[in-house]
Amino acid sequence: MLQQEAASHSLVKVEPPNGAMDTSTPISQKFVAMTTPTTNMTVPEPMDQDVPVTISALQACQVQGVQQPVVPQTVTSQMFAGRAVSISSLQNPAAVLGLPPGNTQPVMIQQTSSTQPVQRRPMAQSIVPQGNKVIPSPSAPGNKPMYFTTTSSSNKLIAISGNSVPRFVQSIGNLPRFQIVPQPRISPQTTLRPIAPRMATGTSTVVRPQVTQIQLKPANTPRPGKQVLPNPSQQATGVVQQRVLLQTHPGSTQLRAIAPNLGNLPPGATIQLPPGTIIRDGVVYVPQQVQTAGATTSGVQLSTAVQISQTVSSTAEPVNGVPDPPSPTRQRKPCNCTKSQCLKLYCDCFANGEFCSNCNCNNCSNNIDHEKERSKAIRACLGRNPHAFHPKIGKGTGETERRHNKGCHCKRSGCLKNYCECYEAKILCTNICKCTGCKNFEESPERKTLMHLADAAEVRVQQQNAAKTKLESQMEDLPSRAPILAHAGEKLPFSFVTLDVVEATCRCLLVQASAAEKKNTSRTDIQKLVLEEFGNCLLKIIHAANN
DNA sequence: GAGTTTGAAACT
DNA sequence: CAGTTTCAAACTC
Repeated sequence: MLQQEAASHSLVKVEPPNGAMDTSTPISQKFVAMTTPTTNMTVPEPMDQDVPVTISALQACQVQGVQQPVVPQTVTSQMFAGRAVSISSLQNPAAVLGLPPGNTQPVMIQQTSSTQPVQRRPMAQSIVPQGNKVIPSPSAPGNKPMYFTTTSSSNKLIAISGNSVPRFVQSIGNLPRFQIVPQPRISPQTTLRPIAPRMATGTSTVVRPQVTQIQLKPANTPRPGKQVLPNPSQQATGVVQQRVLLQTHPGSTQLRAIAPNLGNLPPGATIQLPPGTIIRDGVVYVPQQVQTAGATTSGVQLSTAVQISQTVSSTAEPVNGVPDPPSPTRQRKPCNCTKSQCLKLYCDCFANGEFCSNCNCNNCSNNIDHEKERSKAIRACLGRNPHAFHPKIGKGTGETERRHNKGCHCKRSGCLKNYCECYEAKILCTNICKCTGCKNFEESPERKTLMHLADAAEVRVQQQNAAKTKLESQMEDLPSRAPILAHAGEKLPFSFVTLDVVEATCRCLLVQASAAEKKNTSRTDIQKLVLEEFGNCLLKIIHAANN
């Protein structure tokens, strides 16, 4: 599994935000950058110990406008290109790695903490196929292509000469800045084989846990969105679906899609994942680009999931790898969980198979930083209820298009408040429901009244919005308008009551008042005179306007 | 915004 | 499976 990560991604080590590093990874494993392929690749069988290092504490991060699926990580400092580079956040690791501008491939970051000197030594040839081609950036000395890899034993970056001939081992500190290019040796097949939860020995192991989450677009993904879409209206709003859950059964070869509705995958199915896919702790991350290309499977349409996602997110697909700005139609409802750590089905995000994002929750573990707990929680939920992540609203039989799969159990709400899951989903209660005093049936007068009220309210809102839009439009047009004639052909006031006219009118009124004051005219008479003068002014203005 | 009500989920 | 508790959302004031 980790080989896949190493083989398919640029890697640099990162310290998780909470500081909980995976201690299984040697700290001197400094590095680093591995191939981000442009072609599919085959996940190799486990090889000898000189395969790419075990990478831990991997965190997806953002590269030049690529949507970041997790919170920004904090990297302490790392030795790079012979100097210490302090990075407070990884907003732009591409700059550090020398990735070409506009790169949209995912980059994984690993923390580097060791500065121990590196000895040059010959490298075993067997490592080469696992190596990753690196060429120095134009500014770097020696523009020869280089291959590099790391080993689990030495924990050092190993650089190889350009023609793949192993040559020496080099510390990252001695490497020039480099850019990452595809590893041409990697063949275009990645397979998922369902296996028992515990790592099988000597086999290709891709899906280790029982539950595997396919996240469809971390590479240049938009924000996480709805995963389970129980009704078409939600799809119509452009809600984004990103992940599906796949389940493997111990001792079985069945790989089953749990959510959303992918149906059962045939036993023994192998799933071809697209290039750029990584798998970590049972989570499979598929880059966004793949969706447009349409991943295929050997015998199984994992691409179904991809296509589903694409269909759903079609209104909000990022362009050129740049994430879209937040869209109101795509924003899911943030949760407010306080006690569940967002790892129970109380949490809507978790229940929908989503990571929490922009939520108001406390002590949240529903994120990539707590993937182990999260996976455990998912398994626990599935243990209690194998259908826990199935959509609650399914397709009904006959004339009922949709219905609640489990039915509600309301007692006090009459199933006419949003407490009721049926009512909330805008569907009628069915005979599956065990509700008391249900009023959510076709002929219910209470329901009809409520519907009418709701319709009326909706119409009012629409009318208000339309009026508001129209007014705003008129206001925008107002300053730029030339004198406009009304229907009858006369000029409209704003075309002739100019600032000059107003000033002149005021001056006339002041003169009139001042003259009256000098004559010791009473206050009341002054007001009359001013009003008369104002009338005269208006007549003059009207007269002028009509000429 | 605080407090109450509600029903699903979790637990026993 | 039934009863109870926990939880977060919906709702009310």
